Amino acid sequence: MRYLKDFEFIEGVIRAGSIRKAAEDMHITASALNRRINRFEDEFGYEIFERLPRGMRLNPAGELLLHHIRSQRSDFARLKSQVSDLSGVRRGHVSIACSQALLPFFLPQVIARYRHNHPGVTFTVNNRDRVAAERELSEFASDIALVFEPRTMVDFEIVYTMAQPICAVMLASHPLAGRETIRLRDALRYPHVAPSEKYAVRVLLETAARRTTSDKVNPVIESDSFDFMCHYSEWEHMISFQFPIGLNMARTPDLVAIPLAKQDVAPGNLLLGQQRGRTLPVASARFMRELMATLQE
Amino acid sequence: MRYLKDFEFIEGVIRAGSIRKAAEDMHITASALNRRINRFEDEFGYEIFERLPRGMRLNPAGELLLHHIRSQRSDFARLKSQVSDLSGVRRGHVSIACSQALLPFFLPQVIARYRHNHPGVTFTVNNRDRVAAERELSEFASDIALVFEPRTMVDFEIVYTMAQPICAVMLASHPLAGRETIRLRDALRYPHVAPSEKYAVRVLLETAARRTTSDKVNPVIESDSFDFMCHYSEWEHMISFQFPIGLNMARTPDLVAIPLAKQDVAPGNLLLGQQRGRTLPVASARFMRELMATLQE
DNA sequence: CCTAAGCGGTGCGTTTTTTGCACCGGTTTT
DNA sequence: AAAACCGGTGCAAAAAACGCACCGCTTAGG
Repeated sequence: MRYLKDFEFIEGVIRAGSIRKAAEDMHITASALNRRINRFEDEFGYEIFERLPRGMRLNPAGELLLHHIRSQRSDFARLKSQVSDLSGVRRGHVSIACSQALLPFFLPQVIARYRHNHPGVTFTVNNRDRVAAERELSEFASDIALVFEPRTMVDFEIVYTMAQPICAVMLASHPLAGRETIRLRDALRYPHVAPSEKYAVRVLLETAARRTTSDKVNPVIESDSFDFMCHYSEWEHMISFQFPIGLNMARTPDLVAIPLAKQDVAPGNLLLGQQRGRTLPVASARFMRELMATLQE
Repeated sequence: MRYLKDFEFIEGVIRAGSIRKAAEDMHITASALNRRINRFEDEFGYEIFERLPRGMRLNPAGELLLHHIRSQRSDFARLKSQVSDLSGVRRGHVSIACSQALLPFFLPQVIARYRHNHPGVTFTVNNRDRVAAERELSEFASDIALVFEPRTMVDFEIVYTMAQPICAVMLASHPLAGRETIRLRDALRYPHVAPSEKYAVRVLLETAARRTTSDKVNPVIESDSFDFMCHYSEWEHMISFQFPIGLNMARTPDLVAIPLAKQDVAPGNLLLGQQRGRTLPVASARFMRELMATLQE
């Protein structure tokens, strides 16, 4: 698209940090690129770059422009997908940023079912923590976010929300394994593994521990992989914690998952969201509806 | 803006209906314009015009593109206003499509107060019926609509709504002038004026008349100007109908406005709205908040 | 029936715009 | 003090856009 060239060059300069580097990246002369940037600023009416001795950096006006560029580009992609949709192609691409818990069982199942009905649709699924997911939405790098307890930001539009109680996962031979629910103080007195403070599970546990018991969350092993932690419970008597949606007990017959007592630990909120005010591409919008339906049952 | 040239040419062709006419309008040769259009379609990947023997018309893909062009243009205007805002200029433009009733008193007062605090902001105020107002929003020709009982369309996002009872307006010496409220059947037995079916007042009156009385709305004078109708009531004993927000009884001391009985006539809904999913320019967004606040009191 | 008018599209020479090259003045690094 | 980058500029070459004349086609109107 010829008319988006200026935007591409601007983004190139942003990425490279200087005109000369960007020019090299994009196989063009520095002088030509320089003139394009200057001409754009001229027509735009405002400077968008600070000229530093070591290169170029966006000024606030440039930040706003960058956001416009990204929004415009994503809108254009949506337009194209709509157009190709009406010529009967039924293609499209969906990009999702999600929490770890969704990766092993939930999303594969939903996506597989969706693709069975819409074989032309492709997917990008990225594991992102709640802060990164929100940033990706606002940069139009992802269409959909499905994360636990994101920091509530203005640009995050919550489409659907669902509470998930934290479960304690352990070997079936563990002393606590027989109970219906487990009190937090009991769980914490046994050796346990936990994720770092970056993850909602840990934050909820810490908050609950401060409120209800004198025990502390004191993990034997700290990891950023829930997959690792749950599987570790298969090898040593060790309690790990995870949301039910991330668990598929049928595949790990030696383990049991028992919810923590409601009065101790608040459930985690799984939030399905998108960039506020954005109109999603057809494929993404349809998949989002599918997601909601699946979550509801 | 150089990079919007293609869009301008495309819109020119849409307006003119043929390349040759558009070329004349835009002071360019038909051949050059033709090549631009063809090149754009080439790069876009889809034809956007039907080639008819008598000229060019948009095909469905073109309709989608046109919507994108308008949205993109309005988004760019918002970007500029944001940028100029952060260089401290506090300028902007607000365009409003509204019902007649808002024109004489309500909007002048609100806009004047707003401009007193924000002298750099300019306004466009257009009188549009409820169908036209919604079309203007979806074409990004207006930022804000303030209309009675618009046909509910998907693209109309209701921001605030307020019920207004229809009032009967008459000379203070009219036989019905003393009452607290007026029954519809009483009003209709006296000579009255009414707007055409295009207007919400008439539709509400007709609906109510069919439901509650055997009398019919049978106006001596039918007009599309509420201003004319109310003022006509000053010269002959004649009942006219209007929403309270369009009335300023202090300026017409000979007239009285008396609400019609609630059990007879449903109140009209005054709706404040914008294009669904659109992020308004700063000035328009602020003015919209101001409007809501004023309506609330 | 034919003609004239209007339509979109195309080949070609000309004009305008963009690019590449060489080079300037400035700041930072070594 | 020299070397390495940086953004910016004058000028000629290359590329893109344009205007003109003309084609084939359909329709409106006598």
